[in-house]
Amino acid sequence: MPDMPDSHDSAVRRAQDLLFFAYRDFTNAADVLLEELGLGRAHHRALHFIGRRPGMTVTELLGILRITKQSLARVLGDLVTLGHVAQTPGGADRRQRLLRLTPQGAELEQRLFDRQKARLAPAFAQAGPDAFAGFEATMRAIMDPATRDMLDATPETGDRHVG
Amino acid sequence: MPDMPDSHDSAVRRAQDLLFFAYRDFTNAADVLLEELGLGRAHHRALHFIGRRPGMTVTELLGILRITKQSLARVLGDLVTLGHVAQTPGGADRRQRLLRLTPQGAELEQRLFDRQKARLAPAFAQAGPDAFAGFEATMRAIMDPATRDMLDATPETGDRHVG
DNA sequence: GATAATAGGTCAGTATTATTGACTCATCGG
DNA sequence: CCGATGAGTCAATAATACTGACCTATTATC
Repeated sequence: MPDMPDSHDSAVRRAQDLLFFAYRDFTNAADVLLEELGLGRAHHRALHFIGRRPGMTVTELLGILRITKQSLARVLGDLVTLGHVAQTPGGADRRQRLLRLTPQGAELEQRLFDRQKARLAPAFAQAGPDAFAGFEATMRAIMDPATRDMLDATPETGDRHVG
Repeated sequence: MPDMPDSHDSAVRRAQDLLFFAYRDFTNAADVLLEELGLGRAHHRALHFIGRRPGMTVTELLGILRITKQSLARVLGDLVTLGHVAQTPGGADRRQRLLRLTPQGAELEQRLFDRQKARLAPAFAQAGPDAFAGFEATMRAIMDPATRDMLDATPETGDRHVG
């Protein structure tokens, strides 16, 4: 009886609300700073993932953001023009343009990160480590298996790209 | 030393990833159906919250979605024209247009809900009840306090708006 | 009862983020 | 050599959002 509400429906509906509001308020945390700089959330997402996986290719970034080449072109062009992102030819495959943050881009990303950290860190401290573990397990279970695999295959260098 | 990376930074960065990917794949679940119907995610969000809080006012919906009147006008106009949403004058305040789903709108919302349920319910079952509790506690802690209060003040009638 | 404030709607113009489709160029791999 | 891939680009369009101004109906206040 797939169309009949069962005892799990209310948990799923509650989760829909949680996902919407937490994501809304989370993304909002960096908006003020972005607006001051004349950048949008798309720029922030690109900065975040390039900082998280320095040396990634354009194709990888397209796959993460799930947008088209044309959409990324504008955002990436802005960031390169502003001196936040540098592109270097790939060593093994010289067609590739490996993406990384410039020192200036890393500093900007850090400032944006601090805004979201100011929201997330107290939340995790308040909820406690067990809650965070449950949060992580649940969020991972929500993802596509392919997304999960990609995350697991990613080395965690993002918190050291400044040094 | 607010600009110095500490031991919590990696957890915050991991959480940024979790929020982005889980939200991306979660919202994606309903996209195929929405495209068939010629509707967008904005329409889905409106349907969801109207179904969740039948009788809500336009101002309340604007506050939840955090968009402007003009942005909502298009979406709400579409839904009313298509017969998915009905507006009735408020009893106490006749300036208000109380929003509710028509039977047809409830049926559409249910179909969209089923897509997301197909993704969320197995995820919660796999993660387990303790993980879900941690997920809920953490997501609530991420929100603005005002958002949390609003959620707590909302009667949970959304899973019964069909009957 | 006049008046201010609110709920909602609407018009005109613009910005951001995204799309599709076609095309070029350089490079890689068999 | 030649097909496939990585990346960039041009042109046109769509979805979602914005600002600012203005209007009506109704409620609340002085």
